[in-house]
Amino acid sequence: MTTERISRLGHLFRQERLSTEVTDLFREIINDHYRENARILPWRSTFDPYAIYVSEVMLQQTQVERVRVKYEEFLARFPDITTLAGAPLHEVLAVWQGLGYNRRAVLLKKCAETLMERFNGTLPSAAEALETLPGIGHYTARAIAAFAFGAAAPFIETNIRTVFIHLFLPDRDRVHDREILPLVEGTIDHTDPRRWYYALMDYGAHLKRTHVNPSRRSAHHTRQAPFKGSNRELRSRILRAVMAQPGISGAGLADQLDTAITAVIDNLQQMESEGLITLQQGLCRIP
DNA sequence: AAGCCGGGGCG
DNA sequence: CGCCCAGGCTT
Repeated sequence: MTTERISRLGHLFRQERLSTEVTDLFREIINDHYRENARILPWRSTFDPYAIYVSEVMLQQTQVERVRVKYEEFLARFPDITTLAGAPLHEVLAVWQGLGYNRRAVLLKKCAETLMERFNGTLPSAAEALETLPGIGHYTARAIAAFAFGAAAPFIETNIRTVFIHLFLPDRDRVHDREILPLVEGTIDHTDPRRWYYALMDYGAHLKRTHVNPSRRSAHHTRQAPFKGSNRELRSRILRAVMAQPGISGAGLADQLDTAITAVIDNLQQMESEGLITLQQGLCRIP
């Protein structure tokens, strides 16, 4: 029974830390769950580093179910690095609309350009090299290395964090990632790192559905300010308005979109402080 | 370490 | 309405 194995794992870990027995039992629990509940996802059935890279960027702070559709649409329009690097930014942003965190789209294209200029139009396989690229941080670099190139370097994201906090640190609060990372590293199933990380993440996603989100007990857990009335809502609307303009394809404005939007917001708020307009619920209304 | 970078779906 | 999401970047 799984619940019995889980309580035994917690008990053993308190006594022996990552003993061979603990590690084996842990892998058994994760792999057994995956055997029955593996999620079938489009980016899991390819080894194309570019496609996997695109999926990883889309999945940053964005739920799997919302990425499914965009992933297909994006790859159909920008099937490879060369196409993406050569595409106008406004077209990339147009396809991105609805995913959020639009900066990801800007960095995605910038990264493609960098790959053309400095990496012969291909993604490097080493995490250390991937991490130097725009929009690719510690997690994404190692995820790409694992999923596209079979590397086993340890990494943490919200699902993995959830698994280790729930199974190994059930009665702890404010758990720091530096405490989790050695546990990730010490329990990696080296027979197939790609499959192992899929299994780990699927188990974490499962825990989030069946328990009060265990990652709330992470030291890094923060809740986001409300979207309504925020600068993010303003930015979103301004971007959509700018995108709707016929002449927006000009490279000059497109490349400085973020700067332009920030300047607009700053001006709006300045105007509000001068009493020229009122900003209400994130909307600009002329009195 | 803390804040900011969207948007949608779900309880 | 509050919550969260395969994080990254800046300060």
